[in-house]
Amino acid sequence: MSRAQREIVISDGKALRMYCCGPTVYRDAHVGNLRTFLLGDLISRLVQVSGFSMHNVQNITDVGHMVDDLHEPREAPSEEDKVLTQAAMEHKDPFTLARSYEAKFHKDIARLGIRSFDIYPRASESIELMFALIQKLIDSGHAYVGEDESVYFSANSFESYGALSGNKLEELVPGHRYEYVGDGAKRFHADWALWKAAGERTEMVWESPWGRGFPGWHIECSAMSLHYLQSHVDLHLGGIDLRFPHHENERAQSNAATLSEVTDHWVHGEHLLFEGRKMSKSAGNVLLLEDLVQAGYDPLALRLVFMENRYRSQMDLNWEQISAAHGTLQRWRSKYQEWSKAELHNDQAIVAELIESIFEPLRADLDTPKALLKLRAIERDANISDRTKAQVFESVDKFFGLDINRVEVAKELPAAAEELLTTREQARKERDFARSDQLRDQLLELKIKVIDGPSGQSWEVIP
RNA sequence: GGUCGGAUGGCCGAGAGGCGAGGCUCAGGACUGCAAAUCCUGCUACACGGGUUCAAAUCCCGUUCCGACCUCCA
Repeated sequence: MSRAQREIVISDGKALRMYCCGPTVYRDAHVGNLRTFLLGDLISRLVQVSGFSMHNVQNITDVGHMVDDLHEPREAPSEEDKVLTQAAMEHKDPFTLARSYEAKFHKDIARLGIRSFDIYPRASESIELMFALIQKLIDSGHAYVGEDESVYFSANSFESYGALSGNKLEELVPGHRYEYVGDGAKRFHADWALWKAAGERTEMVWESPWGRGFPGWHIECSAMSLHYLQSHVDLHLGGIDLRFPHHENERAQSNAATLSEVTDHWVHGEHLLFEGRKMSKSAGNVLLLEDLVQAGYDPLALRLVFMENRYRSQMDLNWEQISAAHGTLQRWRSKYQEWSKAELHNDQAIVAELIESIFEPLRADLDTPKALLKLRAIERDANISDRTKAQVFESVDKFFGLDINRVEVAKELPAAAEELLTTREQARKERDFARSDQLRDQLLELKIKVIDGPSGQSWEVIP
């Protein structure tokens, strides 16, 4: 364990094993969640473009994740399950609700150009795996059954607890942010539940060797990652907020069960702010990918904005950046089409060199801003032939995933606009420029931008 | 209170002892009937106070301010 940047190694020499903490499917994933999910895609693409195999897993948390910000003002941690709470609010069966948000999650990541992982195991379908893991931890003395029939992990039993997050057990006592409500069945304040007794709860509960109940959040990821990645994780990904307690606890569980350091690398994506503030329901600034699409932007513009910022820096998103990225994307696609028509030069060595100059900062530290900077420099460089530019852009897009070779298809034109365009074309022929300018303004109100070129007018729908 | 990050031009943001990142906005120019797009040019900054050095945005000491995490979260 160290906090330094280290070279990533494929431990079995075959495929890089990566585990990403996935969504809790009780609501739509906002763009901040998506930024972290994108990080998994960028790593996967980089590994694959570099010629290595990838084995990646992302879990779906559909049970056991406790409520956080559904209540205002913030109170002590609630003993309610996020999925159950939301299901009650929407008057739906919890599993139906979870599956519908899971489907939305898949739709969103697809629109962001995130390629599917190998497997998306669901927590609710991994209960047996958790039983086995919990039993193992009880047998080895790392976990105990409390008086309330819940099973707890004993934080003190794991020697290096805190190594990941930098927390020390004795300093965790204060619970500075809220009055810690003592949980009678725990033997130590920092212990956490692996299995929770059902109590009054009737939905999403399972019969276990310790009684009826449901799994704790942290054990889910340990169970699924150990099972699907054969007890070793080369790279474990998640949002920075998961570093503690989620990943700290996960590490303790997994390591204690396997007597090994299960995860080689922990990579944490930094948080995204929107218009200067953390996205939250109470602040009313939660941005969904759907909002962006509704506003007329290409979802891949968001992908570009994210890549223009470092994954481990906090970033502040705003509409201006989205709009700028949307414009850049359009320009690149249009230039790519032009460049592709240019004469072919035999300069494969230059192409390879330019491509390498882009991948170099990516391999060093997934430095997407620097890589994009080089790409922009190539775009502008008059000494590089157009066809070479096309080849470079096409090649590096396997990593960037911006659909550079997409031919923009004209959007549906409102009927009213069609007529205005015809009239305007006529007015221009007659050199009635006052009339044509007036029509251009009218079209702009309909979100149609008219462009006059050497071969006549053309138009596009603007966001 | 503990731990960890920051502070750079109108705005966003890299960089990490000498060689002016880049983007956005804005202004000027080319092109255009005019716009738009595109291209060219311009705006030249490193929180504050000390210190080290031939040379500091960068290193050291101190100060101020901001943010994150501290058993909710991507």
